[in-house]
Order: sequence, then structure tokens, then C-alpha cells
Amino acid sequence: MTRTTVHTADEGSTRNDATALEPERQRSACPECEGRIRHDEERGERTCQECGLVLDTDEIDYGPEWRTFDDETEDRRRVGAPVTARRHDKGLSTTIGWRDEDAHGNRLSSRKRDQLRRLRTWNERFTSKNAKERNLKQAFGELERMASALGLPEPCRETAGVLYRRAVDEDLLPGRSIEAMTTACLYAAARQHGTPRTLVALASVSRVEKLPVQRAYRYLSSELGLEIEPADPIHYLPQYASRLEVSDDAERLAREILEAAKARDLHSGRSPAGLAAAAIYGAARLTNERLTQKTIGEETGVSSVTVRNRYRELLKAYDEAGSR
DNA sequence: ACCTTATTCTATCGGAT
DNA sequence: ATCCGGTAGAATAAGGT
Repeated sequence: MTRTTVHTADEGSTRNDATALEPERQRSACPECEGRIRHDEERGERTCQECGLVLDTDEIDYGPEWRTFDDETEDRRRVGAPVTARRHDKGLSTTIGWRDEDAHGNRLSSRKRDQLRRLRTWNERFTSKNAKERNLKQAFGELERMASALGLPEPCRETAGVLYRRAVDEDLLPGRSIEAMTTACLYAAARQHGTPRTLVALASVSRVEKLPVQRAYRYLSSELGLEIEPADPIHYLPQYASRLEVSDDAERLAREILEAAKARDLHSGRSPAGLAAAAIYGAARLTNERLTQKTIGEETGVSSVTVRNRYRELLKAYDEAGSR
């Protein structure tokens, strides 16, 4: 049975034609897509030109310096807040609080209050001065919200932000919703960082349906030329294991099972989430932990039929690998 | 935009624990 | 009574025309 290369936009199926990595490109190539790395001095970031993966951010520490330069005041700060790609203005704009009181919490005079109100108005006009900026502002808010709902880590959020910025720069937005695009960016970023979430999971925290997200992702990935490898089933294990409350032993075993399956090219064309769910099931069974296929299905969103089919294959491959 | 192909899902049922 | 394993047909995803 020969399955051809499949590159799914959804869970991402595994490939048959796993091309061997050329060792000579190791340092200067992106670990995810082998693309060229761009070194952005200005931002202190190294990003992949192909897929937008952020390798390191803040090579330069923009945080406060922990020593003082002013002997009088002991003030350790030199300049303002840290910069981050996730604020539409990189966190550099002025913010004015909404309270009509001074730093000590005292009421302000009416004159001062009026002055402050005018300042706020103008500040708002300057900080969100055009559609693009407002767009980014909203989008980053959404990214942040969804990422924390899914428990996605920091670097992943940064990557999503970078991807979104690129999408805007390349004019991919007109004609589709900001929501769909941000969700797609986060989906892509999560996969690039080895903390994949299924499209269904993304859609459940997004304000839009799965379909538009999927379209946006397809578009994004083809227009930006993101070459995202299908997700590795192993990456789903920690999530599923904790949700299903299996022992560490079982999780470790599941990992071994997946390794063995990978070595025998069982991943090709199959849904990584399905394989992961099945591996957990198989492992739980081997360690005599009571877990029904139904429970697995409910927690992972993989049907019991798929769990059955995969786990038989997985255990077979695992046995054969073990008996040699 | 439609068609093709492989995979997964829903629904269902007999048999086992 | 519930779980397991198998099957049929619908639905879905991705690539190509």
C-alpha cells in the first residue's frame, strides 16, 4: 500500500517521503522548515524567512537594567517599558489611565480633568491613527485571548503575532475576517512550536467557525509559503495524557509505541491526533489502566472507530519492534 | 469551482466480559 | 449492562484540473 505525500491543513497527515535532513544546513536553517533564517537586528529577533517561526526574541534585553546609573535616586530604569511584537505599537506608545486622579490617588481639579480628557482623545487618535493599526490592535488582543484559553506558551504567541503581521503586510486580509486569520495564525504557530492543537480545538475558542479558519489557514500557508510539517503525534500525548489522567508509565509507553510506529512508517496519511489517542489507549491497556474507547473519544475528539483501527496497528508494530 | 482519492466519523450490531 | 471489534455509508480533507 503506497500512500502518496499528504499535507493536510487540518491535523496534518504524516509524510511517506521523509526526506533526510542534510547535515550541512544545520545551523543556518530553520528547524521546522529548513528555510533561511533572517536576522533582524532592529528587533533583536531571528526569524525564519519561509515560515515565520521565531527562533529567539529579545536577544537584546529590553527590560529594566538591574543596576542604577543615578546615584541620587536609586532609580534602576533607564527608559520605558519593554517592547514586544504582540502590542500593535510594540508597547511603545503612551498610555493614559482612565482615572481622574493623580499618582497618589487624589482627585484632580476640574480644569485638570478637562485637560486630561482632551489628552486622552488626542492620544487615542494618534495611537490608533489608521485602520491598519486598529486592525493589529484587535488581532493581537484576540491572539492573546485564544492562546491563553488553549494554554499555549509565550514563543508560540510571538510567532502567531509575527505571522499575522506578515499576513497584513502581504495584504492577505481584505475579504476575510480578522478573527479567522488570527485563529489560523495561532494554529500555524502552535504547530510550528511542537505544541499543536487540533483545528477543532482552535475553532472552539475562536469567534468563528472551523471552515473559515481552515480557509484562512490554507490561504495563509500558500501565500506565505509556510511549509509546515504534519504535526508529530507525540506532541499530542502530554495534553491527552493529562486530560485522561493516565499514569506517567502509560504516557511513556505511549511514546515508545509511537516511536516504533514512526520507524515503520505507520504515520503516513493518518491523523496525528488519532494516532496519539490510540497510543494512549494501547498503553493504558498494557498497563492495565481502565480506559474505554468511548472516554478517549470524548476527551480527545477522536472517534472510537479510529482509536480501534489505529491501536491495533500500533500494537502490532510495537510487538514486532520489541521482538527483535 | 469541481472531481478524485484516502481517511475519519456516525450509526449500528453481534459477541464477550 | 457495558465494553469491544467490525462494517457500511456519509462526510471530510487535500490535490489536481
